[in-house]
Amino acid sequence: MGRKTWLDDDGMKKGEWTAEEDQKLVAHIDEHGLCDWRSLPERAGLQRVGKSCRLRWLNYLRPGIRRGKFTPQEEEEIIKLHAVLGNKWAAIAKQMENRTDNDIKNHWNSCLKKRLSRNGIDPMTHKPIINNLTVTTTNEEECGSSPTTTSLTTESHFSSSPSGSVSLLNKLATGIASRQHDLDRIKNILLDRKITISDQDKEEGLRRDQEIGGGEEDDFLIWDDGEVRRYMDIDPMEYETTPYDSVLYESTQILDHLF
DNA sequence: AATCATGTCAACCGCAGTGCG
DNA sequence: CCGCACTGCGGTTGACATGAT
Repeated sequence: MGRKTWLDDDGMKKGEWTAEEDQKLVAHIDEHGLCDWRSLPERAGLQRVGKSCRLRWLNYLRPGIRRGKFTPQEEEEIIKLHAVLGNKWAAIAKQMENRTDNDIKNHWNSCLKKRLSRNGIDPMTHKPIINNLTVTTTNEEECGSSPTTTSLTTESHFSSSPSGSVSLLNKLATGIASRQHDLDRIKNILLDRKITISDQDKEEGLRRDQEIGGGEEDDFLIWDDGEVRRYMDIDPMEYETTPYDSVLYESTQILDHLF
């Protein structure tokens, strides 16, 4: 795997490393140790930039690196560490047994993040997504501490085919995030409590009210598709493909400024 | 068997932090 | 204090592998 090799404007080789290049790099570091990545390529007889050499060494050639499949124990550890450290891959890697930050990052992005989502866990906050959708806004510094939360009542957005309030929120969020609608218009929508509730949402709301013992402070904000389209002229194809979390995140940021 | 979608992972890019003259 | 060089980090890309249709 990897990228094909090519030469950049300065005549430096880029892309996949050959076995010969690996051998040259290892031999040079064995002999001279690690010092000054910038001048290393020339001294080692490599037509590479120092940055590329460093990356190759740290992520692949360095002794003791553990490669291949992650064990369930390792995965569990990554999840735990990520809950505390956030996307600080280098910090997470330091706590792991000879895994590189790149490896951990790749595994998280390609596998663990999706797995958590499937299991109803928000991969960013590590909090369970329950019926009451918790829209969480966090920044890196706050990771691991209590995040700022804004609650919008809806069903879990992880359902395979969002419907009712979920798709509605999706549409609204998309409209806001894409700046298609001026803020006054959006504000009007949010302040208008004229609600059209689907049967599914009625049941959901009823069930929630029973669970939490009444919902006076927890009014449902639900519109149906027609209601939203009238306000926002949203193309359904567009919102269907929008990554929900990022849209929602940005939407809540904007809403924070609004109210 | 062919095509398309999704997953994997090595490597690149851009930026922030740090040290030094 | 400022600017430059260097390092390290996190996000992203791109090519191949694998699975689904």
